[in-house]
Amino acid sequence: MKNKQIEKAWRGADRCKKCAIRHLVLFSDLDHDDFDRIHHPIDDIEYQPGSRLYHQGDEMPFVYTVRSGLIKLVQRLPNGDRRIVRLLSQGDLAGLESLNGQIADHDAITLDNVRVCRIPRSVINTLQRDTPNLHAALIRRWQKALSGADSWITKLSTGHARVRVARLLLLMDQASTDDCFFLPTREDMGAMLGITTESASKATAEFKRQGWLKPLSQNRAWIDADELKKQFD
Amino acid sequence: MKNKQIEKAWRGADRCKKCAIRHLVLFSDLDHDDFDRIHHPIDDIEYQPGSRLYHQGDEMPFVYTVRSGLIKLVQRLPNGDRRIVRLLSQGDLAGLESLNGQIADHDAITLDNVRVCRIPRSVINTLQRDTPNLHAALIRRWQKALSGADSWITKLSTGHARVRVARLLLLMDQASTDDCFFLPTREDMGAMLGITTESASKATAEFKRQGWLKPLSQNRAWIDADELKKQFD
DNA sequence: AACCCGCATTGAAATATTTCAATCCTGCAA
DNA sequence: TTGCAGGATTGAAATATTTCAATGCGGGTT
Repeated sequence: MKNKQIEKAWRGADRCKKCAIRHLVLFSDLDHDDFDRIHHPIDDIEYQPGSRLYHQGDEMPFVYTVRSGLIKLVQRLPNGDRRIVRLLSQGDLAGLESLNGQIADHDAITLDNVRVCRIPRSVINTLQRDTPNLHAALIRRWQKALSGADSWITKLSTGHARVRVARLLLLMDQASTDDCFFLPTREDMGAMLGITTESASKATAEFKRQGWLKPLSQNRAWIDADELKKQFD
Repeated sequence: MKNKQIEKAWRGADRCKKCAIRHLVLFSDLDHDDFDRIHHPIDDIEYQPGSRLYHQGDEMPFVYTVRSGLIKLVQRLPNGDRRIVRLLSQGDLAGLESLNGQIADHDAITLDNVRVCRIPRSVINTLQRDTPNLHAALIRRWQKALSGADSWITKLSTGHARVRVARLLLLMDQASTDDCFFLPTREDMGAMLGITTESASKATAEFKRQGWLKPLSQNRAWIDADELKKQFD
């Protein structure tokens, strides 16, 4: 099993002060002084594709902020069906439920190379007492996660298979800063859209034939967003 | 249009101190003194079935806590498709997004008779500065809304139409304190489950024929939960 | 270069859902 | 009581999706 963390280099809150994407991550609004209150280790960890940050049902001692890469949150039904309920990318929080002392609602699994900050729950709780700004940041994250969940339902669980795939591609294209984006496996597409792997494949293949989707190297791809929108919006 | 508020009787925070379901609503953890800081009117409002608390796209000066009844949150796609993304019941918060100054993400429409407390945004923001307990309460609500959204996806947007209807009935049965529960219209069922009105009707009708679902007076119904679970879990 | 492996693609038959139109109920109003 | 209106139900044909099995393809290995 090579799906494990490969790096655990930087420790401590000093790094946070200098973090290049601090404005995107949880501590954006903290004062410089606030960082000095952090005494527990905040680790910067890198995961290989397919790694698992935590399992559904686990106790959660950590919260994770995504620095780069994509993470899928997978939920299992008692009957064994799996469904991807959200994707997390730069700036998103994984393991929000830990802050209420709850067990994990999902499996959190990396799609590509992922770098996260792993923050002990105690750090958040301690800071929370003293820094109202952290509250605000937290609530923004929560709100973002929630509206993400809502639009997942309306956009990705509604309409014909072809439409859902188109919406997913458009969504992933938008989310990417690049002009290309990470193209999930057909199996993951199916789990996101509530359709079978084969249906996802058929739609994807048709888009390729039409020239609306062009796979690039590795798992990345480009889409003709305008054309896809025209066809399926 | 008789779908409008019919009562606006109680005003002010004094009522909150004595609220019978205070432990369920937003202000559960406030000190007795905290209430004295509330100077803006908190109104206790009752709505008829089918009333609209706010529209998707509206500015949101208020947050609502549900005292009784059911509210559907409906999201529209650009192409006009509608999807119910969540149901709110006693203790839930509607209009969470207002706390970040955002516009409404949904139409909020009552299903049956609904009573809410309407809280001006300014009240929350003022209290927030001084009372950490309110933060905790808010975050619990957010978390609850979020895990509700996730299980909506996995349970209600996955599997065959009959399975989804069964899960919806089980969910509504569980949520009810009573031994019967509010049975939505087939149209609303469809909008919740991502299927057509007719498909919802066909499944519902079959459950009735099997004796697993018994409609009672009005819009209420009883289910044989064990049997439904055995069949569809 | 030949081979494998894991995913992607494709086709055809079996199912499931949607569509559309007709009919049935039930509660309410006259 | 009768009639009406709005929702619920039903059936049959048209579509769409799933299922299952076969085949293709590309990257990495020997």
